[in-house]
Amino acid sequence: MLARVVASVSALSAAGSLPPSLDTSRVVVEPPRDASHGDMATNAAMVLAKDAGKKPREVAEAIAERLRADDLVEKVDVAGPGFINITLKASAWTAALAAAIAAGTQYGRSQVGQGTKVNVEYVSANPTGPMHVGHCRGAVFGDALASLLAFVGFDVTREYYINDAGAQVDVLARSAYLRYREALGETIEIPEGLYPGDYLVPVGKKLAHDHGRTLLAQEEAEWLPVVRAATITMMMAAIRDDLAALNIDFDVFFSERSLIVGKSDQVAAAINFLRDAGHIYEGRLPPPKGAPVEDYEDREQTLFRASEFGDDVDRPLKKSDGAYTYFASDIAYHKSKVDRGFLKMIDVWGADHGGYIKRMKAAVAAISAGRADLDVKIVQLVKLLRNGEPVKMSKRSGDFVTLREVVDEVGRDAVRFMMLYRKNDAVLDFDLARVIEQSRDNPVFYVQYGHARCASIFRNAAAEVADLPQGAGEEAAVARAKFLSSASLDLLSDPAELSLMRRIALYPRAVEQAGLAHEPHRIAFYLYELASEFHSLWSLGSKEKPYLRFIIQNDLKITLARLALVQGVVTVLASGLNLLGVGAPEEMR
RNA sequence: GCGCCCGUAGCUCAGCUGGAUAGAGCGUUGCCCUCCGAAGGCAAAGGUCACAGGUUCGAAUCCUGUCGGGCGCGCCA
Repeated sequence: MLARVVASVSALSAAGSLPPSLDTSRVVVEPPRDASHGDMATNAAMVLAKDAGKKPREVAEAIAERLRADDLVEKVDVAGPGFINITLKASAWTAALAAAIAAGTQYGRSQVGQGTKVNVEYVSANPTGPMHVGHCRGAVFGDALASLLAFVGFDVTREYYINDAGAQVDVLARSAYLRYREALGETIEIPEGLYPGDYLVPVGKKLAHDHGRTLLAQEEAEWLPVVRAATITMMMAAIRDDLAALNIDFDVFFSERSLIVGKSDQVAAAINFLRDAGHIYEGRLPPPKGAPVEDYEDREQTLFRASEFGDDVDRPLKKSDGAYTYFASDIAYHKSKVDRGFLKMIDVWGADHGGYIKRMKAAVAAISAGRADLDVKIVQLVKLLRNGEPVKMSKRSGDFVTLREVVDEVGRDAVRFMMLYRKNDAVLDFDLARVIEQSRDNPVFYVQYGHARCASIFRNAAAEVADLPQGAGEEAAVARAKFLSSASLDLLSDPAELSLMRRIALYPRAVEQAGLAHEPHRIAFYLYELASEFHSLWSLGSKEKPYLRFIIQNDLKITLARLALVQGVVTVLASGLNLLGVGAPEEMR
């Protein structure tokens, strides 16, 4: 529709009614909030009036006149300060429904991404233990965002950064070594500062099985790399298992250690690269403000000029012992992304990393000479509740609610949907009792029920339409879509039906905007609204207006048309749920 | 002290990147079950969009300041 409005403007320019080459980039055509303002509204006249040197309403009338000639347009009104309200013919909506049914699982797919490579990095939990609930939100968010971006035409790589190089993995290795000695019969005591969790017991056993007693005789310098590598491998396997419970997988697991071992030190290379570009210097920083730092020592250090790229201060790259800072390897890591051809990167981080955004963006700008774009999505805290009461975590150190426990209790679908039913930067209350309730208060249930109810309608229709293809799965859906493609959609004329068709027609737009804004929650809300409208029509037929039932005995034509509408609903519900990674059930149990 | 995020109905939150009379759910109140799924539906009440300025045809949305809440604040990861 936007194209048509712009075309009208161009036509008017050509005809001399408007000045040539107006800037139409700010022209927006969108469905108005208030349905009484028609199906589409555009601000074109108000945006263009100034440049055109005319009154908005004058411009509006001229454009409106053009639009009235369009064959999809029922009527055009000019309202308020110069809005152009466009009411489309019912045929526009039935055409949209037919297109949705025909497209099936492809409905809503877009090419706005133009195949641009984008790297989505999420989870990246340290491989020092199993996943806990805190990781859950970022995992689901990143996964859904990646799916969404792929669906709108980006070339997406899902990536997990394994922090396997810092001091914490050495601590992990020492902890595992104790469990190894335990497995060989020693009585052990876990000192303060090591990981006490039971999850390392099987790791110790595995080490004992693989190495026998040979590691006992070795010096730490000798056994540590061996134990560390084995433990990290096992921890990552456990993490992948946990993620699999949420249906989350990655294209790339990128090891931090791989940056500094092997053929070349890529961290040094990245620093040299920045030094050559003039972004590195040796200098001093002012002491940190706020909470005093115990062993603060004013010293000369290697600094990155982050402040020249929008950060507050310059950032150190080397610790006092000469080792790289975490930030330094992060620079090298992001340089690797740029070198691998990603000019669009999205990092999903927890709320406690908020203070890190500016420096990382600064680094990416410096590393890519401004060519690459990094968007950091912060996922806020999840407050775990049960019936409104906070879930108590055990006070014993090292104990936490694991991701697996939550998924086992309420199911993958509930976890995924609820994690996405909120903006990523808002704190989320997750109530274990409420998310499995079967009621309207629970959006997961409500949306899935919508899908199940569609399936139920198809099953019930068998009595009236004997040859309607039955069954679940894509094959059945395609067969049904084909069967229903000849339905007389013009019989769908009730306001409730038109409204539902309109909602279906808006799906591609919702998907595209959610993708470009990096906001998967919009899909969740869209689905809730679609389900709500569908349930509403269903009960309308059930009660006040029996003639609106989907299945009308002895009237095949209207039944087929209604079934086609249901097919449109089920197509979009299935597509949207699939984007979110949530199941679309055939029936509720 | 500085930086980032947040402040919308009694509660939990949307608000389509600046549009028209700010929307849902819960809760409250009132209706609707002989009958295809009441695990539901319909309707009403409920708002100085924290506050004060500014930008413009037009602001919950953008800018500045104030107040309130959360997170972070050399070498931890």
